[in-house]
Amino acid sequence: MTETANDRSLKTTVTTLRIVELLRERDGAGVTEIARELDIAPSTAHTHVTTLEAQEYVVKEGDTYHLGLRFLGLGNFVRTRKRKFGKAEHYTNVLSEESERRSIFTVEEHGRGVYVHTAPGKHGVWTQSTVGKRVYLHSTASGKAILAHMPTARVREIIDRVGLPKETEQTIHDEEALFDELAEIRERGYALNVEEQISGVRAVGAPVMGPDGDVFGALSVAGPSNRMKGEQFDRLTEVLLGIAEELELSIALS
Amino acid sequence: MTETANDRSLKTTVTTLRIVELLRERDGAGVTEIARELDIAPSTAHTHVTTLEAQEYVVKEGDTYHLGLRFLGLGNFVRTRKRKFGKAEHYTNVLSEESERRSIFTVEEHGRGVYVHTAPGKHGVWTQSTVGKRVYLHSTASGKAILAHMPTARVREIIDRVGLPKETEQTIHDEEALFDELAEIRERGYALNVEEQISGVRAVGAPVMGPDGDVFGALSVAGPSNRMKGEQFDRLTEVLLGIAEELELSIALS
DNA sequence: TAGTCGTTTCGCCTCTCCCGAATACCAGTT
DNA sequence: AACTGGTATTCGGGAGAGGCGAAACGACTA
Repeated sequence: MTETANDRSLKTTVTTLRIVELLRERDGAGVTEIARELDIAPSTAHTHVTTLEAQEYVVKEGDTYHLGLRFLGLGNFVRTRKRKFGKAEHYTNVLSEESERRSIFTVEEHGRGVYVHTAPGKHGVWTQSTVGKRVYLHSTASGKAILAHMPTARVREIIDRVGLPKETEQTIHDEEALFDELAEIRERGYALNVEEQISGVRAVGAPVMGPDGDVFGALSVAGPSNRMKGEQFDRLTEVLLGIAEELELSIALS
Repeated sequence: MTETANDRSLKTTVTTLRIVELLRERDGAGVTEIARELDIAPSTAHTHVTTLEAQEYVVKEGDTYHLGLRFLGLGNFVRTRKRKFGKAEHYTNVLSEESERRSIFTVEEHGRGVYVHTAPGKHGVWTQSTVGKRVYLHSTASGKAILAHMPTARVREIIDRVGLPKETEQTIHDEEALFDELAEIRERGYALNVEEQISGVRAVGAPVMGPDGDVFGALSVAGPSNRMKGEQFDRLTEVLLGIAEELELSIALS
């Protein structure tokens, strides 16, 4: 599951990247801390981190090293790389206003869902942005919407790669159950997430298809369970589907 | 001037990072192209790029490799890492509205200026975001505002490291001239950029000081030269200085 | 002043990364 | 179908680079 058995990956590069990841998680770290955490010699950690600093990917503040703003440029680049992403940003905002719920545009990469654009709901005081967050496809509304419109072979590949880990009691854990649900989603046109990722939170997701017929991503709205049911919910779904369609159209015309 | 001869930088890591940089510049590339450009063997380029792919930092589309969305998370992290950056974002937007000019919040890192937040002017159709862009400090309004409030020793360090390259005919190229201007900037409280970075573009920049007395960054507005002069310009400066002060206050109170 | 904990330097040994050659692949072209 | 030029990819071996450990250095405490 965690594989790196026989491949020819560059160990040096891998440790460098692990350090980058660690610096994000810890919001900066010292040499010893890095060494302890990654099980390498302090001197080794030191070499890596100074290399990163010389390349200006890391800044040193006192004795702790932090990720530098060079990543800002890279992040901004990948976000604006595809013109379609720009369209998606606009409609994510529209969706947030019309639904008054937290809205997200997600795409698939390496078998995971990645939040590309997010917009807070009216009530939302989401202090910290979740752009770039990676989630599982099988436990989120947008993720399931995406899976539902992928070739079955691809879905199986993804399951093999990342598995179907349980995040809450409601998370779909069984492959057959998942495929059944995906069929259902295809029929009705949207996907649900009933506390499958986070207890107390429900979401609705709609696929966004590209002009080639491949699924491009998904739009979703989320909120506390008690504000996501009944006729209120039906209205939400309608708004969501409408905007997803507008986005598809807008993409097709560009 | 260019490089660190005798240091113990990890060559493997450095080439990996050069590849990342190349993939951004070219917006994706194939193995041969990378090898040619960085003067390494194709097989080597291949190993690097597959390592990056295995770590999910790069995606393969056909036979070309692209930067992946993992950088989105890193970029978002560094942008939101400091609470102060959040404040700056708000006031950058306010500045853009009140000045009706393109507004930018810049901080210094590794002797360069980095755009952390940008907001388009009223007329601006800046299609592509310049967040994360790296500029010289000596040829920009915000940059000079920052330099003016740094310890002199630090300024000299920076000049030694990055030099004073000419970007237009107006760029300050001489160290003494620069120090004279910095003194002037300190006196009047704001910095000017009269077509020193881009011909036809002028800008005004104001420092944003932190509570500790260190300079935290700078706010600036920019526009075509003919819309940046006379009494119109005086009003701009006033607005700019006012908002910079508000930002300083807001930071001090948090 | 001694003691502790962290970072940084440096020489050495080994392991890994880089190269080159061979192979696989693909799309035109004859 | 065979040939061709252009790619990507695999793989073995040699040289050089990266990782380790020891020791020096520096900051802070008792």
